[in-house]
Amino acid sequence: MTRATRTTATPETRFLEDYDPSAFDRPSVAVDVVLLAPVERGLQTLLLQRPDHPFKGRWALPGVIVRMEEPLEDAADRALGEKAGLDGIFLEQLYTFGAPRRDPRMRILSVAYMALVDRGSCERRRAGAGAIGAVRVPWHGEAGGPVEVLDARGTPMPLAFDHAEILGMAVKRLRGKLAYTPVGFQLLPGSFTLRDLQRVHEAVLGRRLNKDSFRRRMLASGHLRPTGKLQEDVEHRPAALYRFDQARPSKPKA
Amino acid sequence: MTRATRTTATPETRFLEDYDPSAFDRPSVAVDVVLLAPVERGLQTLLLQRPDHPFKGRWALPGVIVRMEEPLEDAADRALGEKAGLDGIFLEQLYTFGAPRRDPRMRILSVAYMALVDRGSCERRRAGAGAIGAVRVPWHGEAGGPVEVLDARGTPMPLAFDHAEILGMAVKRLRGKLAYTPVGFQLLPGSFTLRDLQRVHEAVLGRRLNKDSFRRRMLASGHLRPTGKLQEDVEHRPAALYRFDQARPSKPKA
DNA sequence: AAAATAGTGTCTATTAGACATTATTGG
DNA sequence: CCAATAATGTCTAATAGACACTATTTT
Repeated sequence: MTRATRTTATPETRFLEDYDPSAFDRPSVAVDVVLLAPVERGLQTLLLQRPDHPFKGRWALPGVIVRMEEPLEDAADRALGEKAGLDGIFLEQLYTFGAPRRDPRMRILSVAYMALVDRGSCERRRAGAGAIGAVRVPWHGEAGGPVEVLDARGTPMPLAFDHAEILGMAVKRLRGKLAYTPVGFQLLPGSFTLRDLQRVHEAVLGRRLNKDSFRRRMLASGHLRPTGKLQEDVEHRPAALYRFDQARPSKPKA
Repeated sequence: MTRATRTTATPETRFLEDYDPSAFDRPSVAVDVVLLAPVERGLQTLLLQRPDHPFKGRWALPGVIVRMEEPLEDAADRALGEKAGLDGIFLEQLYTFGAPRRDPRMRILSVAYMALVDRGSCERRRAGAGAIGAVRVPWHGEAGGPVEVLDARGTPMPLAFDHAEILGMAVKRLRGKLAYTPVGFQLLPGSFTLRDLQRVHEAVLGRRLNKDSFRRRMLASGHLRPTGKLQEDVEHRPAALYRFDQARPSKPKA
């Protein structure tokens, strides 16, 4: 199917209810990616400084324009590959931001994706690709709203477009999913201790969790498979290492 | 800002990282709306029969092409207004469907919205506007996947495009949100009994709920304000009527 | 009084939080 | 042995499900 006839009248006659998109102006469609990784007591994200107008000098999420034959998730993959040298990362569609004036130049829809990686992978990204900032969440629980990002010195990194909203939506969604899906494991390397897992949950939720109850809950979830190995090079009793087990072979409810 | 220069070279020079959408072909952007209302022991939805190719004769969600200056949610509102004569309805963005070949004619992204109404409002829509079908969910819990729709005689209504997936996503999302947000009240008229509310929850979740525990949970939620009135014209003891109370003046956690 | 549903009280099982105790490693 | 953290056991509070019972309306 060629699309060369766009500037001429369409050959078919259609009913009113039918789509005839060639008769309309169209917004552009971009995909922007919120890359999140745990750090200390919170989350960090990848931002690129805009070299040009609009929002010159401000920080923006890595994004690309969606190609005509490209699935949305492939575009998100490509954004991470081109802008950060990261591949094969867990992605989930977040929300579509479509306010007519969100870009002052022209209308561009942004289909936002959330990408989750462990801290090591995030910091081993391609050299020179953007900058990592620490996410500061000015609200509690799942209230939602824009967030701030601070650089390594604690200086705010002003964000471009509505990207503070998009980032806020990612944090809100991640907090919500943490309780009832195994999404937290995407923020950890292949093997980890229960303490690591708890630190990740605390980083996402922005609050301390009860250790005992957390351990029980995680072990009962059926998502933890013991590797049989222990931590090494720690100056105290080493903890058991676990792997994420998607299979969920938990109790057959009998 | 005119877009008449699309077929000629763009006048500005930009950095590689910068968007230059006028240099790309663009997908069209539609908004499709999943209207849901409770019915008997399940959910019903509004569908329009396609009068023309592609998917001629199949049933489709009400949708419109997004106008150049129109916010996405306004487009969803417009779809409901134009196709069903319904106005001012609760809307929530669901997901964006963007597979390149989801429409065989050309690439059209669909930003899907979920619209929730009470049964009466749904059935009082503008006469002749589409048809109401009963949603049959072939999976349990929040497993997700496509759903089927049956007409009044129980005959399947074959769906167009990926609309069975979109509908399935709406049911899945609604089930998920029911537990921890007050979204269920959108499926009820202004005043209702606890039994009505329980029937709605059971219709959405597709399973029976414990009466006592449900009552306790709802009353403790802080979202129910007694009207002081009772049911009328019922052939048994009338139940107390409540209204939805967004304010949530619940316990100050002391 | 009978039928039907509304609404309350109480017991039990499950789960989360709190706290104490024991275990295992390095220095 | 000491310091540090891992891992386990037990008690308690909160909550959901189950069940029995009482209350209020129409016929």
